[in-house]
Amino acid sequence: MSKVRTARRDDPNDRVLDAAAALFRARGFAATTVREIAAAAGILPGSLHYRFATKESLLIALMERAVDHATAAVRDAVAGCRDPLERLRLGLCAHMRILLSGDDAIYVLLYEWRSLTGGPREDMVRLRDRYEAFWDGLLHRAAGAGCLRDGVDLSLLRLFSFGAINWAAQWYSPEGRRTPDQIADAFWTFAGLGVLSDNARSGNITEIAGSLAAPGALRNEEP
Amino acid sequence: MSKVRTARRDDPNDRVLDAAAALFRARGFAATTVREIAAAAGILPGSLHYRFATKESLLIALMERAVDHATAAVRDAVAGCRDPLERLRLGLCAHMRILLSGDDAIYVLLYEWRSLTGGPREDMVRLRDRYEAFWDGLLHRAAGAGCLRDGVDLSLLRLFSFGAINWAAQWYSPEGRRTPDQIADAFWTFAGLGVLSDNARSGNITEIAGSLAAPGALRNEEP
DNA sequence: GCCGATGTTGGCCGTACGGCCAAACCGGAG
DNA sequence: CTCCGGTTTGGCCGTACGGCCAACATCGGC
Repeated sequence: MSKVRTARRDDPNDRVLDAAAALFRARGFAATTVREIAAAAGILPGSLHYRFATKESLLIALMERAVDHATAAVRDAVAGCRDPLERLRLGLCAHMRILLSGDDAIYVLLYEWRSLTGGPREDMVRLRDRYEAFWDGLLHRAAGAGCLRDGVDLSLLRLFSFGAINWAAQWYSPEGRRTPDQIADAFWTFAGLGVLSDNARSGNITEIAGSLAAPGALRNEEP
Repeated sequence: MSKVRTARRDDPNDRVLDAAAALFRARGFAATTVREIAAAAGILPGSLHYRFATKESLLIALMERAVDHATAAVRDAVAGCRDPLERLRLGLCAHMRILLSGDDAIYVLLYEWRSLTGGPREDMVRLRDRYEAFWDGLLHRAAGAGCLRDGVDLSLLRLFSFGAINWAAQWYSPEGRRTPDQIADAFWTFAGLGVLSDNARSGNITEIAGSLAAPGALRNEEP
C-alpha cells in the first residue's frame, strides 16, 4: 500500500496530471496552455509531449483517473453496510469527501467534459452514466425498503441531489467553518426531513398538494 | 411594450449577444473565436469589433444583461405576494423558468465567470452577490415567519438549493417530459417535506439526530 | 442632392498556441 | 566499457487567434 502511495507520488505521469488538474480547474481547459502545464509539473514542453501526445489525451487520462477514484471510494464506503438507508448516507459522505478533498481532477471531471468531442466525449459520458446508475441502484434499494416517501421520483431526486452536492465544489473552502462531513450531514438532514416547520407543513399542505397537482398554474408575468 | 420587444429583436447588438451566448454555452468562452460569433450573428469580424472592442467586453455585456434579466424576473414574480412562503415558491418558479427558458446567457453567467479576471470579475461577483442576498432576504423572512424548521442553516439551504436548481440547466431538455414549472414544483416538495417516509423518519430519528450532533463521526475508509 | 454620422467591410499584423523532432542524455544490463 | 531503450531537451513550424484599421456604404436631416 505504501508502494501504491509512493508510486502515485513519484510517477512523473501523475505529477503532470495533478498539475494539469489544478490549472484546468483554475483557468479552464481551453485557456490553459501546454507550456503552463509543463512548467507547473517541472518539465519542458517537449517532455510533456512525450508523455501525452495531445492536450486532449491529457484531459481524458485526467478524467478517467478521477472517475475511477470516485467510483472506488464510494463503493468502498458502502461495502461494509447492508442497511439501504445507511448505505445511501455513507455513499453521500464518501462522495462529498472526494469532491472536497482538494482533488482538482474531480472538479474538472464535473465541469470540463464540454471540452471533449466525438468518441472520447461519449466514452466519458458512458463512464459518468455508470457512476450515476450505481447511485440509482442505491436509491432504488432504499425506496424498495420503504425508506422513502411514496411517489418520490428517484431520477429527479438523484438529479437534484447531484446538483446540490456537486455545487459545493464551487463554494467550499478548506478554510471555511464547515468540514465536508458536516456539509454532507447537513444535506442529508435537509433532504431527508425537509426544511418546512410542522406549522407550515400542516398549514399549507393543501396548497402544496395543489401546486403539485396543477404545476405551473401560477403565472404573474405579463399580466 | 411591443416597442421593447421589437427593439430587443432587431437591435444588432442583441443579435450579437444572443449568438455569443449560444456559442459560449456550447463550446465555452475560451474555445469560441470572435470569427465564429460574427458568422453566427451574420456580420463580419470587423463589424463585431466595432460593437464590442474585445471578446471579454462581449462576455461582460452578456452577463450583465443576464443578471439584470434574472433579477427583474424574480422581483416581478414575487412582487404581488405578501406571504413569505409563497414568495419563496414564486421566486423559485421564476428562477427556474428563466434558467430553462433557453436563454443561454443565464447558463453562461453561471458557468463561465471563471473566464473573467481582475476588475470585471469582481464586478460580476458583486452583482451575483446582490442576487444571492435577495434570496437570503426571502429565506430570512420565511424563517422569521416560522415557516422553516428551527435550526435550519439558511446560508447552507440557499447554497444547496442553488446547486440543485442551477444544475437543472445541465440536464434539462425542452423535449423532455417535464416542464420547468413541474421541475420547480418537484424541487419545492422535496425541499419542503423531505424524501424520507414516516417509517424511516421515526425509525431513524435518533440516528439522524446523532449524525447531526456528531457530524463526521463515521469513517470507514482506512480502517 | 449634399453631408456628416453611424455602421460595415475585408483584409492585415503580431503573437502565441499546439504539436513535433533530431539530438543529447542517462542508467542499468551484458 | 559498451551498448541500448527509455526519457529529456530546447527549439522550430504552421496555424489561427484577437485585435485593428483605412476605405467604403448607408441613410436621415437640412
